[in-house]
Parts: sequence; C-alpha cells; structure tokens
Amino acid sequence: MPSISVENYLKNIFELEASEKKVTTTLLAAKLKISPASVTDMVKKLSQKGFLRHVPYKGVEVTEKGKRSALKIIRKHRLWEMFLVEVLHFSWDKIHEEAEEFEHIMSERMEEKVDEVLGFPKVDPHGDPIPQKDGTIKKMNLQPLGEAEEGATVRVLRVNDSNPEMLQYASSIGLSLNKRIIVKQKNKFDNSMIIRIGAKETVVSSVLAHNIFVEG
Amino acid sequence: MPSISVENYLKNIFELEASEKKVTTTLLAAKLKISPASVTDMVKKLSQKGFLRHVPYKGVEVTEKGKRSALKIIRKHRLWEMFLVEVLHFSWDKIHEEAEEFEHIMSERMEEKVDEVLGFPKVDPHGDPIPQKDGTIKKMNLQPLGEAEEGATVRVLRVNDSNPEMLQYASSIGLSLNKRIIVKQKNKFDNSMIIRIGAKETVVSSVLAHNIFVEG
DNA sequence: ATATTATTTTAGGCTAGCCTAAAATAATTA
DNA sequence: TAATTATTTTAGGCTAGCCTAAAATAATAT
Repeated sequence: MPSISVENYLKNIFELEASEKKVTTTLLAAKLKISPASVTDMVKKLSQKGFLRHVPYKGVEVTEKGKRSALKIIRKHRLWEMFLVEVLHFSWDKIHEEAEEFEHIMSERMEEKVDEVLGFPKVDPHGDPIPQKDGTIKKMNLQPLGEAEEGATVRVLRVNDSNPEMLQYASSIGLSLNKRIIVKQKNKFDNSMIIRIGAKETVVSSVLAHNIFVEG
Repeated sequence: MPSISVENYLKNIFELEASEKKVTTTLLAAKLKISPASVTDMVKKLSQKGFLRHVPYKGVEVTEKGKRSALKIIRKHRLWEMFLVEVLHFSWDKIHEEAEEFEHIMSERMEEKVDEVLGFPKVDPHGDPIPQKDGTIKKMNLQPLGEAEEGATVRVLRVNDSNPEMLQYASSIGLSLNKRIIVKQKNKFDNSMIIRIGAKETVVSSVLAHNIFVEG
C-alpha cells in the first residue's frame, strides 16, 4: 500500500494537472512544502513504479494507475469533509485540514459506512464532485462568478476550498452553496463587483469572484 | 508533538502496567510486534525525554508526564470506538482496529465534537472507562465472570477487547454490555461454567469467563 | 557455587523521506 | 547568438524507527 507521502504526491500532481498546463518540479514542491530536490527524487521513484510519467526537466503527469490512486484518495477526502459538516457540525473552513489527515487512514469499510450514512452524496461541502467507487468523476463546467455579466442572476455551485480564510469570509457575507446571486455592477478598474445575496449587497474583489463558481 | 510510534509506546506501556507486575522489554516487544533491541533503543530515548523511567535489565514504567500522554491517546481511542458503534454502526469486533489508527490523528477539535455528539459518554463499547479531559480515569473494580459463585446473578459491565474473535463469539451467544447473567453450574475439572443469558443457556470456557467482567 | 539458559543491551546497518550545495540544463534577455 | 538567470537534477548527508548478530547481564538448574 502506498505511504502517506506517496498518496500526497499523487493527489497533488493530479490536482495540479487540472489547474495548470504543466506540472513542474517547483510548482509541486511549493504545493507540498518540500524542496524541489526532494520532489525530483520521489518523482523518479514513482515513475519507476508506474504511477507517473516524467520527462526530465519537462514536467510530470499521472499515468492511469496514478490517476486511479489519486481518485481513491480524493474520494475519501471529500466523503470525509461531507461527514464532518453533516454529522459532526464542523464549519466550512475547518474541514479541509481535518480531512487532509484522515484521507490516508480511512479504510474501505469506513469509506462505505460514511458513504451510506450520508446517503451517497455526489458533491462535497464546497461543491467539488466526489469520485465514485468505480473511479469515475463528474466534470463540472462552471463559470467563475467574476466572468458573469452585469445584471445576471446566477447560482453558486462551487467554492474553491484551498484557502480557509477565504471560505470563512465567504460565509460571513452570506455566501454558501446553492445561494442565488445577482450581479449588480462590475467595476472595470479593479474587476471587483457588487453583488446581491438575499437582501444584502456586498462588494466582491476580483480574486474572490474568481474562486466562486456559478451556473447561469 | 509525539510521533505515532512514540504514542504507541506510551499507550502500550501504560496498558501493560495495569495487567503485569513488570513491563519487560520482551513483553513490550511482543505487544508492539517489533524486536526487543528496537524497544531498548526507543525506551532509552523516551526516558531521556522524561516520559519513562527505565532501570536497565529491570523494566520500564511511565512517569507522570508519560501517563498524561498515554491517557490522552486512550481517551481518543475510546471516544472514537464509541462513535464508530453509535454513529457509524460498526459492530463490536471491528472497532478496535479502526480506532488504533485514528487515535493518532484525532485533533482536539475533533475530540470535542465527538464527545459532544455522543453526549459525553463515560465508558466505551467494551465497558472500558473513557479518561476525562482533565486526565483522570475511573478505576472499575469488577470481578471476572469466572470468579462468580454458582447460582449468582451478575451484570456484564466490561468485556476484554484485545481479541476480536472473542468479541464476535461473545456477541453470537447473546452476550453484550449490561446483560444479566445467571451462573447455573461451575465445572471444577476445567473451570468452565454453564450460564443463562435471557432464555438461552451456554457453556463458557474458563478463558472466556476470565475476559468478561461483572458486578454482583 | 557453577554452568546453562534466557533476557536485555550494544554495535552496526538499512530504508523512507527529507535536506543543502553544486552541477546540468533550459529559458530569457541583451 | 551569447550571456545571464531560472529551473531542475545530482551528489552527499541527516533522522526516525526499524533490523540482525554479538556481547553483557540476570535467572535458573545442576
């Protein structure tokens, strides 16, 4: 069975592939908070074991085998986040950290129990799709709030969970999954926008607006 | 923070102290499933750090500091076992193994949530007392079923959880916490006994009878 | 009391996963 | 295109936590 460290490499490479064109050594090192030299080392090992494809100096990507492993861990992570919110009443911004550890020790048995108790959920508390047991994952084609037209009414379907402070802030302005938002005004000079959530109007920076994903 | 390995040493030494007069190197090595030489090594380190008292060739025991650490882990372990049974509907005999891993990654926050959801339980699913947050633990002075008098009626308050197969067997004969038992007959030649649980009479071996703890 | 056996410790070694410093390669700028 | 800068890899090293084999000590049997 892969070590915790190996699981983290696979998961993070897989995730970076979704958001970056090339997964470079430095990028991965920054995400894993270890030195680039260490990353090169491990990447070489994992390539030999068939989890990764690595062209020296060019970047790295997961193989089918690596992808399968990554999705298993992501499934555990997201199921557990859901459980933390639904059953243990954790708030949005505290769950990622907790799940980061548990994903590595969650047994098959545990995974099944949690899935069952939750009623086989399809997305996690941030709106990210939960990979299914067969290794498939739904691709969601959502638009960043920042790209929505002035005057448009949209629905929040996902919030980027990479920054707890941002999540907490999102909560504080009444922003949560499935909320309806009206884009009142877009400011060209800094790409911020004024939005209405329920009865409240708020200014949302460009950065925040690009971490919230909506459906027309 | 202590590593998983260190936590396991402390917990197991503390537990062995309760059941054995001396905690020897070999005993501990057997329990941890590592070589005696490795145990000596680690014991030396942990003594230097003030977790243990070690007299070479004579045995080892936890200091106050070591005991505090041990009880923290045992608290997490037992709370989690309770949670597995109550919330995730695990059976008696499957929970120890799961808790064995989770005890090491359970955060303070998590501990509090679990405690809360369970309604601040005092014992785990095997009847073992859950150490309190302040580091105190209730001593239970129970009698092994094997020592009960012929004709006595007793109540099951604890079952030794060290052997999953035994737990499963116990379930299969209708034996669970708080059940009333009548000792119908004691056999001198092998120390087995015939007991009645509800409507059912069963023969119980001496070994089993000494792993079930009752109150007059 | 001595010899034998069992237990414990010491000595030396290994692997995973990290590190820093230096060398190699690629990308960028002049 | 050459020089400079940035990125990646290689080389060598470290620690935790394990191992086996051999030496030291303690316990037991004769």
